[in-house]
Amino acid sequence: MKQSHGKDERHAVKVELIAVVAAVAGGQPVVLTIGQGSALPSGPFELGHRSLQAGLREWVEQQTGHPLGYIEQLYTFADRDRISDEHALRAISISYLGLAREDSAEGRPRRDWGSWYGYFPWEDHRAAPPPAIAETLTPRLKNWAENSGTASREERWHRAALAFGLDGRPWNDELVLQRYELLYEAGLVAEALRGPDNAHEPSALGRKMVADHRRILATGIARLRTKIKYRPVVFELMPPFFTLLQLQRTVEALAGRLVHKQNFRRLIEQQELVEDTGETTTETGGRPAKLFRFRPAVLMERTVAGTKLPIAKA
Amino acid sequence: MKQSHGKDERHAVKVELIAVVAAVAGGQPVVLTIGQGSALPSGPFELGHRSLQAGLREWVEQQTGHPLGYIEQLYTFADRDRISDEHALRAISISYLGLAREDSAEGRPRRDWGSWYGYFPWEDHRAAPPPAIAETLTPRLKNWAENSGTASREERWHRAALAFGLDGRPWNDELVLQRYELLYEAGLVAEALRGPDNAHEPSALGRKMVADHRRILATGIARLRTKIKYRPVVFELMPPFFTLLQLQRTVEALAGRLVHKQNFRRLIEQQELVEDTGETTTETGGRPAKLFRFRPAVLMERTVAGTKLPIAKA
DNA sequence: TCCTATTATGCTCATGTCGAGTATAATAGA
DNA sequence: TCTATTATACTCGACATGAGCATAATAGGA
Repeated sequence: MKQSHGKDERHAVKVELIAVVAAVAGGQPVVLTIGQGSALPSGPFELGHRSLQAGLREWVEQQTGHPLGYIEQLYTFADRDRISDEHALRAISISYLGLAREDSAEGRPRRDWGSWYGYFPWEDHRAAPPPAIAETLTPRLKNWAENSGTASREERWHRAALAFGLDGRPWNDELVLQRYELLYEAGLVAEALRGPDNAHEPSALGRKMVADHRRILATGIARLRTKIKYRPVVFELMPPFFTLLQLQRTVEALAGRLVHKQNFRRLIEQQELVEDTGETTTETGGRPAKLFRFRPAVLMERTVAGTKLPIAKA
Repeated sequence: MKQSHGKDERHAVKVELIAVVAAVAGGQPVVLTIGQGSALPSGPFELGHRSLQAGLREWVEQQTGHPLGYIEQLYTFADRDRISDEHALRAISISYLGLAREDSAEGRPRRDWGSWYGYFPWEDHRAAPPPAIAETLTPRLKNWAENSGTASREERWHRAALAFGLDGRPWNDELVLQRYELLYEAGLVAEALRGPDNAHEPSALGRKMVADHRRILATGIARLRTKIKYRPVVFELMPPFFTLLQLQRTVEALAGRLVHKQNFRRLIEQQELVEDTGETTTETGGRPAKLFRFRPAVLMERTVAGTKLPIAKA
């Protein structure tokens, strides 16, 4: 408490609220956008807002018409490299992750929703490792590593190999942010370049977004991929009734990788996350599938989550 | 993008950086404080700061003399109930969690460090469930539940029982924030009352702190208790060489509960988190203990962390 | 010197969880 | 009736986990 904590304008900062709202529609993971997919919904935090969350909900609804359900705070960024001149206010972005159901994604013009993997083509490993990795990313990353001092050469390649699962290393779906930041650092994504604005060029390096929105999206995807593994959040994306395969497809869309069917069901059932509704549907193809419903009781139970330490007796 | 995104002062907000810096000294978990333990180190984010983290480091070092090592972002709060008048700037607090080693905690006047469990007496279950729970908290929470509409009575007691492990329910060390907020909601902690400032009253309800600092501390403790279970962060708190029991005591201090000794060692060893230094120490009492060192390689390896989904084959 | 308290470490055992895969059941449509 | 397709039930081995028993080294007395 040494220096002036006063309310003078030297400390005034502009605070922006920004939302990553995810859904799964038609088996594809999508994110709510504005400006033809070039930006995430966002707006300034204002005196009229009762809370950060309330302000965010207002902006998203105003800009996209979608009311928000589940949301959680994601991260707070100071604008990356935009060093402001003396008189400008500095900008802070407080980001949130929201989850929406497919039906709410359908009611509206499809243009509002952009596919995750349009922005991050290297992240979808469901069918197979995306060709973009072997054909485009690997050579460019190798090039980036080699065009550096002997000291950092090894280290750069090691980081790249770890992040992208090269040299036989395993693919880790959670490293979405690290991968994007690595590509940024290597000058491979459009946002890292100060060149012409070719926002719509479909490329192996993904669609670009305004300012640091794509980085924020990467943060949101990473968080969601991590979280579905230990909290029952997938259900925020599901309709009230669903088959186990539909649930599995949703998880796979988010994780960007396939899941072992029988073991997936075993996992869901042993954790008692769902309950049988008694009904079935034949709309899925072969043998009719049971329809399940999320067991809301787990929301309470799971608050009391699990530990990992070898706890001593009583 | 409907309304004015302009840089007018209507949107100017005061941003404060605030740190929860944890260490373990003499077997007790402590937090770096200022003002005789009444507040966490903090200060405004200023134009001169190169980044949020850099600003935080400056403030903490200036206010306490401690340079910071490991830090990670914790959460961003808008000030709870302090609804500002029209001309005042609204305040946002961006909080960080920092970890420090014991020696850095010792070099300085001890007054800078406050014991966690002075602020949260109900959180230390190492010796036994703290008497404060049965003697003070349970009756007051029961009272709080019963003095409410019949509709919310059950629900209030259920929440309390779940959070504090009452009615034979298990204790969950990670619910630090929920417990604090429940006590706040029930009007049981000093910060929730607008009465006289009895900051130093030692009580079953814990030492109070300025503004919402105690809530932020609770957030930090909760995060740390969660994180030690899946990332090797404890080592940020350890000296370069240590015995396995010292490591265990540190974990226990943070978790607020005892750990099964043999299984703890098995866990550490099978995960290859440490390596034998070849040396031993007799300073621990009985049979001499091997001295271990953190295996820095895991920092890289563990970036590639674990999944939980039943991944399909290749 | 031998006994005791104290801490360090090694091992076992029953139970669970997880990755992988085999086998069987119900449908629709050709 | 055959085939393609999806749903569901089980089995097996490898490995992780909770709980404890047993043994090894020290220091400090009796």
